[in-house]
Amino acid sequence: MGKNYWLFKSEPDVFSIDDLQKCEEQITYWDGVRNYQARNFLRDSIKSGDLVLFYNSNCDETGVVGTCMVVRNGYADFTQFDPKNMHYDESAVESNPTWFMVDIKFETKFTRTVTLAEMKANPKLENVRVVQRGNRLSVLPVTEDEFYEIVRMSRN
DNA sequence: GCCAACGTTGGC
DNA sequence: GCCAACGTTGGC
Repeated sequence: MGKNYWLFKSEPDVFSIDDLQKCEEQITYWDGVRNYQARNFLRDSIKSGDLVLFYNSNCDETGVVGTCMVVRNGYADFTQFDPKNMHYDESAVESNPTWFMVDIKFETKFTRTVTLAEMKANPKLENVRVVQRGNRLSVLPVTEDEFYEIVRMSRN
């Protein structure tokens, strides 16, 4: 099966692409996703080798700031079992986890942000869910063409 | 800070 | 199974 392409949202005040770059081996786990549709992507579809656009939400300049690579397939998000964690889920069962995560590795940081406004203005990106009104999914698929269109925009 | 849009919960 | 109420997301 071929490589797939994704967009992950993060609030840069919480976790930024610079934070990822500073991680040991530039790898981290993508924890805290508590949405079933996103969970299904993390559990079933996102595979090691897939490429990810790193998107900044809820900040001054929303948009894609770089890329990373999935380096571990979906596995149980351990924060669901930790009562001290803000993402704790008291209904989660260890033998049958509700929530999943993958590991990602830093690849590139764009020299500039490809802003949401630019993406909305580009007809080639009209089907990307992040540009669509009211979209709240934090892990979402993009096509190979959409992925490379955004990378290309970052170089202009 | 505002508020529209969304997903989830829970009463019925 | 419906749907109103609620809490959260996230652009602006």
